[in-house]
Amino acid sequence: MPFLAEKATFVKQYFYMNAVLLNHIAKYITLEASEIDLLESALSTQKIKKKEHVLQEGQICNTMYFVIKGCFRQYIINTKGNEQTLQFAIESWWITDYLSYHNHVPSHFYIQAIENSDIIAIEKPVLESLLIEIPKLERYFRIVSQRTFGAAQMRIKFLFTMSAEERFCLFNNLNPEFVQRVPQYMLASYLDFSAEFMSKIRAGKV
Amino acid sequence: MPFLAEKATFVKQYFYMNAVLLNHIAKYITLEASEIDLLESALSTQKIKKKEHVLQEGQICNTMYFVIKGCFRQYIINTKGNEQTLQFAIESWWITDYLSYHNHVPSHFYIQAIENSDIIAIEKPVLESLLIEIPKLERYFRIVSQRTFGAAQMRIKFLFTMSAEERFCLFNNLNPEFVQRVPQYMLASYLDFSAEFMSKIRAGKV
DNA sequence: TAAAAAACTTGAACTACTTCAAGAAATACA
DNA sequence: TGTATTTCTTGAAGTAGTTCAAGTTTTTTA
Repeated sequence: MPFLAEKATFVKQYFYMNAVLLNHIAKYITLEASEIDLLESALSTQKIKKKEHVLQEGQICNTMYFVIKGCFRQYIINTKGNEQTLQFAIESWWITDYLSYHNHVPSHFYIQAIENSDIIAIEKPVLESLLIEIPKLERYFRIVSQRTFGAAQMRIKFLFTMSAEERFCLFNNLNPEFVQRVPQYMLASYLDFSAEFMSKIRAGKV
Repeated sequence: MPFLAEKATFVKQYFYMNAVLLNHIAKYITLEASEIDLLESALSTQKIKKKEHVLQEGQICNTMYFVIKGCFRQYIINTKGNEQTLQFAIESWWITDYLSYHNHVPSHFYIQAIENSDIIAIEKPVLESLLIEIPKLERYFRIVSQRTFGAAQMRIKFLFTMSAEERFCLFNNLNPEFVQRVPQYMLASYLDFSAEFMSKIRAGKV
């Protein structure tokens, strides 16, 4: 009885988890049932605990991560020894170091869970096989990556043209729930100002 | 005789131009002869004069541009009325506003030739047909776009962690010939500091 | 539920850059 | 080749942010 209950939970969760990715893929391409089977057989989910790293500076990044539940960040440690967050990834986002991934060079970045999270981690050889067996997936990753790059272009525009306070207000308007979800100091560094200044902005002391 | 000479030049140049793109594609995928024919029949090159725009703020960007010869920049006009360059594109680079392209929304950017240039401009419907007829091209654009995004991640790292002078020195070491090629004030804004400060850095007056 | 750890706040002193204004040099064009 | 335009330079004054250090609050963990 406990065993059966556990098994039922496991099966249900297994389908639920992959469904997040399958739904995301379905926004861009249509897969055959056989292709879905193939994909599911290659996917496995992992639980990553808060503060655990999936990539550290100096490692070669050989994996793409898809967030099913939770939140990750990509960050660096600057010359003064402070962490600076360059990117967040929440549910249905991919995160990796594309430069390290494609060029087999050591990464400049850390990728860390900032909540207890569920991810699908796809190793490069597995993904390459999948892309050969299901060529349509090339299209999915092409579109996702072009959109992500488009978002990065806008980010650079905001960083270049707005003051610290304006960047915070814009971000807060666009993602009010997310602002509650991550520590202020991580968001401050993502918006490219200090944690102390964030505190002053929020207190209206600027 | 003049006519023949002109025609010969035209034909030679036509092949030369497309060859730049075909060579770039060949770095990532292998096309059949028939696919190359198909591609060539869909491609046309354009000459764009220095200072001419291929995209203006407010327009919906419906085209991807591949630089065969010359140089382009993507820029915005900030609240003070100054131009700020967000991106350059030289030979064998693609440039477009991916967000406007994918979401059919008005662009925030200008894209302008900063030298007399030759480009291949592919309209969205043409590209979509090509991607259906030559699915391998999805892979090409997927890889190019992921690499470009990887480069953008590094750019954000440099912007976040280095001083103005350090950013200039790094850029100058990595791209010495390019620094000669563009006006200093455009490079200054690309590196996120003022034209005046660039002048002081170069004079060693910092 | 207490203790430890993580995250946030505050003000004062500082600094890396910007802005402005005007002139000089280089480049493009007729 | 000379004139107009674009680009670069310089110094002085200003400011949007940082840094530091110490205290407070919140969250986590045992």
